[in-house]
Amino acid sequence: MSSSVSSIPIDRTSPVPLYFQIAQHLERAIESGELAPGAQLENEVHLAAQLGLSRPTMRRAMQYLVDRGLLVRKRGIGTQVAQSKVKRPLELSSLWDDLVSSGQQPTTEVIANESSSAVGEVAHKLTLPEGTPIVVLERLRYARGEPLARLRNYLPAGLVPALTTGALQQQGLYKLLRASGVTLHAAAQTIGARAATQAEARLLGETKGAALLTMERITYDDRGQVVEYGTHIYRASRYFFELSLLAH
Amino acid sequence: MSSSVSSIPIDRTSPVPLYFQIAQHLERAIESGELAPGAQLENEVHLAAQLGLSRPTMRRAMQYLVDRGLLVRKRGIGTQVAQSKVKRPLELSSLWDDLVSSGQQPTTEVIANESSSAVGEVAHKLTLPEGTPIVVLERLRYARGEPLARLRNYLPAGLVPALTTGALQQQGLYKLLRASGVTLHAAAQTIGARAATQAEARLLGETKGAALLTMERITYDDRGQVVEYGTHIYRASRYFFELSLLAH
DNA sequence: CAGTGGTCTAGACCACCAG
DNA sequence: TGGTGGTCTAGACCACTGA
Repeated sequence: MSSSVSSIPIDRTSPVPLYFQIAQHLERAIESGELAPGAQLENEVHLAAQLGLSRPTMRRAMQYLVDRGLLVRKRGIGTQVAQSKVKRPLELSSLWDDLVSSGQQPTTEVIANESSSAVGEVAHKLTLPEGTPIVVLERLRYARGEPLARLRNYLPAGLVPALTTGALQQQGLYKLLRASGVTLHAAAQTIGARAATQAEARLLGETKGAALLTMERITYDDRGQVVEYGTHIYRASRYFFELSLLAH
Repeated sequence: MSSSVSSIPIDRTSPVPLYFQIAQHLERAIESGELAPGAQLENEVHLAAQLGLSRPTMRRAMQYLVDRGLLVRKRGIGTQVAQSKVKRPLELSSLWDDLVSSGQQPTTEVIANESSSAVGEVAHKLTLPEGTPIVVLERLRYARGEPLARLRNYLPAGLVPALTTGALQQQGLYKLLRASGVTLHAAAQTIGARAATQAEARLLGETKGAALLTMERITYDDRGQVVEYGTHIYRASRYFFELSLLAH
C-alpha cells in the first residue's frame, strides 16, 4: 500500500519545487490507475515523515491536486482519490490546438489581415480610444477539409509584430501571441447561438437559417491589458464546446 | 496609501480563518475601487507586520486573490491589483440562482416529475445498469414571465427524497439537492446549438427552425457518483452563457 | 476517544528583478 | 546591491469525524 508513496523520488537539487515533484508523481500514479479512484491515502503527517518533508510541503502538494479535482479531503476522514472523470477545464487555448490534439487536421484560410482603426463597439471592447490603430484578422478554419468556423479578431496594433499570413495558416493565434512574448492571463467569454445569414451560410457551407454557435472573447495579458477581441461563429452541426466545472 | 490596509479589522475570535478575513476585505476594497486597478500593494512582510500576522498567513490571503485573478504578483516586482474585469467563472449554480441574482424574476412550470427506469443513453450517462429506477424531471423556466428554457433532468432514484412539485416551483434543483445533503463536486458540460423543432418552438414561444442553445450536463458528488444528468434547451434569442477563464 | 485535516506561527534561504 | 516574491521547515493548537 504505502510502497507506491514512499517510493516517490525526491530531488532536492532540482529547481522544480518539492511540492510540485510530489504532486506530479501522485498525478501520474492516479492517471495510470496505480492509485485507483476511491483509494485512501495515508494521512499528511505520515506521508510527510516517510518522504522526509515537512507537513506544510506535503500539504501543499496535496492541496494542488485537490484544487484540480484529483483528490478529495475531509476533516476527520482523510484523503481519497476522486472518482470523477472530469477533464481539465476549457483552457485558454486556441481552437487550432484543440483540433490538432483531437486529430481533426485543421487548416486555415486567411480572408483578411489588415490594419485599421478602432471604432464603435470594437474600440469599446478593446478599451481603446476611437481611431486607435488596430489589426483586423478574419480567418476561415477547416477541420478535415470541411469549413468549421469563421474567426474574426481585433488586436491593438503594436502589441505584436506584424502577423504574417503564412504564419497564421500554420499556427493558432494564441501560439503566435505567446511566441511574441505576450503572457495570456485571463479571458471573458460569451457563448450564444443564432441563425446564419445568407453570406455566413455560403461561407461555411450551410444553408441560410442554419443554427450557428457564436463565441465572443476578450483576452487580457498579465498586466490586465486587452490583447485581443474576437467574434467567432461555428457551424453548430459540426462543433460544440466542452467544459468542466469544479465546485469552489 | 497604507491606511486602507492597516485598517483591516481582524477578529481572532471569529471562526472565519484569518487569511479569509484579509482576502475578503481586500476583495471588497478592490471591487469598491478603493484599491484601483494597477495599484501597488505593500510587500508581504510589511503587510503581515502591520496586521500582526505571520507572513505565511498574509501570503495565503494574497494567493487566494491571485488564484481568482484579482491580484498579480511578480518576483522582484511586487503585487498589483489586476486590471481585468473578469467576473467569476461559470459556477456550479443553477439557472435559477443566476436569474434571481440578475433580477430576472424566474418562475418554473413543472411539466413532469415522475418515476421511471434508466434505459439507453440515459442509463449510460448516469452510469447505471439498464432498468435502474430513476426520476425524470421536465420543467419550463420563465424569466420576467417569458419562457426561457426547457430543462430535462434524470436523477438516480433514492439519492434524494422525493422532490415535490411545489418545491421545484420555488427553488432551483441544485439548491434542493444540496438541502438533501448532496455535495455537488464537479460537472462536465457540453454546449451546442441547433434549430428548434415544431414542438420545442411552440413550448418556448419561438418559431420552428429558430436557433436554440443546448446544454448537456453530468454532475458528480464528492464521491464521484453521478447525481444528475440534464439536457436543456434555451432560446438563443434570450439567453447566452458567460464564462471567465484564467490561465493555469 | 483517537485520528484526521484546517489553520497559524516565526523563522530561514533562495531566485528573480530593478536601479 | 537591495528588495521582492517563492519555497521550506518544525513545531503548535483547533475542529471535525467516526467508533
